[in-house]
Amino acid sequence: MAKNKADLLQGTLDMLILRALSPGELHGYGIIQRIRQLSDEMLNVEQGSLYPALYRIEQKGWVSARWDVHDTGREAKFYKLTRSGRKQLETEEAGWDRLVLAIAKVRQAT
Amino acid sequence: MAKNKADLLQGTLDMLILRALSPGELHGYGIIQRIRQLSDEMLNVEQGSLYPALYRIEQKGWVSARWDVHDTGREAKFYKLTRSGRKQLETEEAGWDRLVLAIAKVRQAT
DNA sequence: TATGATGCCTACCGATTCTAGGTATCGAAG
DNA sequence: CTTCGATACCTAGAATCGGTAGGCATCATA
Repeated sequence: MAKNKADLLQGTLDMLILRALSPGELHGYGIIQRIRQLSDEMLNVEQGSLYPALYRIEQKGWVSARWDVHDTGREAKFYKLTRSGRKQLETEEAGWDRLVLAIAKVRQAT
Repeated sequence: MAKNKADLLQGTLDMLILRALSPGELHGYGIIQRIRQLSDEMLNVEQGSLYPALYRIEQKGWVSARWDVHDTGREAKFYKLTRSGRKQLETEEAGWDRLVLAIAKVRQAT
């Protein structure tokens, strides 16, 4: 189960997607590429994880989507952070930081 | 979903249990207390999460269990890390560190 | 023309944590 | 002495979520 490319822990995907969208809009496939690239190939989000997650996230109002044609002339669905999505990102990252800290405490204490 | 006492992310519980047992044996209820205490009350493992997890972990050979009476005169089931459990702990913590690093990279890059 | 990369999607599976219950013992407070 | 909270164990079922494995279409390139 522990491969080179680590499986994500459940609960981190939304945060990563929102973070990937934080500098500007991107289409689905591009989100995968950006996360992989920024993490030095350590994080690999599967398409089968991404698209359902994007759907969930859109339902919650954290991103808005629109179809558009990009540079290459191909159609793609572009996602953009909403205001509430930006807030959600903050919340999730704060929670992540708390968890990382808490686990560090447990480790250093023992 | 994001409360004060953070819900654990899936995949972290085994690691925490193994870590809690790393200094020496403990019974189930004590594991919960130790994790809560060492994390400054940030991590609260539910009984309904712990006991099934302990069962799984024992099946995998990472801990061994025995019933015993402790100081207070009460019976309890004491768990101890096995050699393979200690190795598993290392593996899981290494994976955790990789994930934390990877997510940090994504965050700092954007 | 065939193949791989890009781009979207869905159905189902597996793993794991939580909620919500149940049982029993013990000490302390009323 | 009774009640209540803490200690101590357990299970069943719900819910969540990421992955696997498939499908489809387009485009550039070999």
